[in-house]
Amino acid sequence: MIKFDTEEALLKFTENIKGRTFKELDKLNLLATKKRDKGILGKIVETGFYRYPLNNDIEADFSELGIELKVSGFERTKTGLLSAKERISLSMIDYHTIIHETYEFSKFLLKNRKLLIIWYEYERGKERGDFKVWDYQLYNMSQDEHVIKNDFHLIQEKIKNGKAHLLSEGDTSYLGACTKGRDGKVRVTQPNAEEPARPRAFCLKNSYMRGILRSINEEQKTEQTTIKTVRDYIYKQIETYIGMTQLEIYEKLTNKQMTGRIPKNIGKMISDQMIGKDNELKQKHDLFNKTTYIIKNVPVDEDYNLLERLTFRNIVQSEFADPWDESDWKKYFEEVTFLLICYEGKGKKNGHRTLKGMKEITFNADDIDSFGKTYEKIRQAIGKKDIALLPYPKTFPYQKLEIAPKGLGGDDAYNTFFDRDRTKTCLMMDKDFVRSKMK
DNA sequence: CTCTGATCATGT
DNA sequence: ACATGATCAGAG
Repeated sequence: MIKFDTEEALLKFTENIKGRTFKELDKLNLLATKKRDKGILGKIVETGFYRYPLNNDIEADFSELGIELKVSGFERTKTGLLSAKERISLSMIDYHTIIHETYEFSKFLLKNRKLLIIWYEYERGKERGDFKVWDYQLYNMSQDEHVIKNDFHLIQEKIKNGKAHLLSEGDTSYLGACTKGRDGKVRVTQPNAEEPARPRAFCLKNSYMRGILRSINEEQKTEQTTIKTVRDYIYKQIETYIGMTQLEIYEKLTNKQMTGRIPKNIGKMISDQMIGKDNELKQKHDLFNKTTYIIKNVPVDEDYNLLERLTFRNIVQSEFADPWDESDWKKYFEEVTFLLICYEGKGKKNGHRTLKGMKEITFNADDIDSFGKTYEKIRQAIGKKDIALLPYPKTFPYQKLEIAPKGLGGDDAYNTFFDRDRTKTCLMMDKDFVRSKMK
């Protein structure tokens, strides 16, 4: 077993792992003996490369240096970008003890302040032993401390309030509370409520990991700002306009009068200026770098009930080649947070609704499953070349996502569905469902 | 009313 | 020239 006296020594040694496959590293032949072990790649690196004995100790892997080893996969997207394969799981959350811990001394931080992340490339269809390590990275949690600390406290508060069973990964920005256990049926007790809760562990969320991965060659910089959540950030941008109509805001922002017909996307024109365009958000604030945020503008009534469905971009048939579990749409919905800029004005014309506030929504496993049904119906329709099989509204119980037309005047959208790989249709999301997701 | 197929100004 | 983000408007 190798001891490292300094970080530099550890990193220098780790440099040699680049380019190695797990087969080459697997000195104890774990690939053959522990076929079903999900953590096997990590164990191979620990035992085969660093020559540590197998351990499940609470102490950090490189305890002298306070560094925990994590072996994590990435994929290359079609456009060549890197994307983290999974979230990184940290320590289990003990519902009974966490309520007495402070962040600074919590078990969570004790073990996870610094992570040595070994990045290997995951390739579908390839044997695990053939996956290759491409790079490594010493990640220091303090680089995003203010956000992570805030996330920690959000999770802790929920448990204190007897709501451990209501925890969800969507509650937080970077640090999540992800479910654990062999299947979805396992339950444990919680301190301040009778309700049993699913066991959970802290994790660094997938979208955050992607941000970490892409920053691999960038200098670490520490945030100075006091803004802790995207919610805070957006709210600061829109605050001064609350109560004004869309037209008033547009005119104030652009110093131009809106003449002629009011564009249907006036809300987006405003939010592009007030907050930034979706693909500019990354540059506006580091928070946007590590999670996918999409801003949507929606009309609501006085109780925030949506007046319209959420619409998405035009779909193309080739997007539906992969089964749901491997699809880009699934990844998108798992990862994305929608920021809904709400304009109140039931019965009012477009342009004359007033800015009311902002809501955030994310999707849980049930939602994702339901979206999958919609997705698979589109695949069936494509496979059988039968538009009758498309997921029109209300084609199955509790449907949350539906297909809808989206074209120019005169398009007979559904009937041109198979014409070429460009459809005049899109997905729309049920408004009552969206309302139920707002916090 | 609400639902759902149809439509449009703008951005790229 | 067409997709996007969103609303419109007729049907029921």
